[in-house]
Amino acid sequence: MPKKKPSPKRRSGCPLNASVEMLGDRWSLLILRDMMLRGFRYYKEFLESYEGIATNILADRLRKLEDYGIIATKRDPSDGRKLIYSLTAKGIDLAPVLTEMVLWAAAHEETRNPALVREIQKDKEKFVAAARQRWAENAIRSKANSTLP
Amino acid sequence: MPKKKPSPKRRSGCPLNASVEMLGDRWSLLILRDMMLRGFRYYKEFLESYEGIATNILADRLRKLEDYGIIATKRDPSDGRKLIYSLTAKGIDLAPVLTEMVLWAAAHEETRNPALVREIQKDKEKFVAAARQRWAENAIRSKANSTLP
DNA sequence: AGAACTTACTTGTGAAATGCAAGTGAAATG
DNA sequence: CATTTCACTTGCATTTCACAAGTAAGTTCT
Repeated sequence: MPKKKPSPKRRSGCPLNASVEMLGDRWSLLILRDMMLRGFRYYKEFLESYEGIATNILADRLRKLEDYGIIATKRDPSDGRKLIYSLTAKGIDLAPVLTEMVLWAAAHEETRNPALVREIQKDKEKFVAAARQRWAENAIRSKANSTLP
Repeated sequence: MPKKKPSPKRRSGCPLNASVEMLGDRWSLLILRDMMLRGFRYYKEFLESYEGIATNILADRLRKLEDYGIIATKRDPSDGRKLIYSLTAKGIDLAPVLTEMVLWAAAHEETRNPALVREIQKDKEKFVAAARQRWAENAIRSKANSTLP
């Protein structure tokens, strides 16, 4: 079921290298955080997210994430200008990576959002499961909406 | 005990953003992989690692990782030309991040090193514990060596 | 229907990061 | 003491990035 790409021109076959080639930049994981944790779906929401990504970079990253099969795109049925960006199964599977990165930074750096951190620390598995649950529900709703007359 | 930097000029206080600002590039995590999993300690080893990092980039990344407190540097007592790079506690704490990234890529991409992947899949916690164990033993040995007459 | 506005981009330009080749100085080796 | 090894640095071409401005398609207002 999960599509695996032969993926041309990779520097090495190491799985960590594959991850780094897809996600190793200063924006991709933040976009995925916004989708996963904040429920962002529209271009404009990402553009206005706190860290301030440039519009050309955002367009480029969304295109690459879609090429990698991490996110999917479709027209908003209720507003033809908008595109709805959503996580694929491959995308939501990054939840454990994001949570570990949050835990690591929280342990070793001075950061904000202690509520999020404490929730993850309390029960990591539960946090990931909840993220998956929200994603699954959203996928169902989204499917229902797309089949409206 | 863990030093937390006030860290000037960060784009946001989000812990994920902190991680991404330190590790979000195409090389840093590969260097850490080589230290953690392959036991690399010398500049030349990293230079000759499979993915082929350029020497100026390597020097830059090692300097930054040291600035962030993720790795530490000392002279090799048995050869004054060499520097020994080693993981700090903050560095070895990235083991869970690396393992999750390996698992994700292994699940969704075509990669090599199935032995490593299977070992991690078999028991994630155990794999991380073993990495920590190796690190702790190495730290003891290293300390002993540095106090030789 | 037409003007004004939104949305999701693209394009242009300068600055910064990257990749490659060559060079340097300190320390070890023969 | 000449040569080699090691950990870099320097110079330069290429790529990526950030910022500002513009554009086409679709929607809302009147």
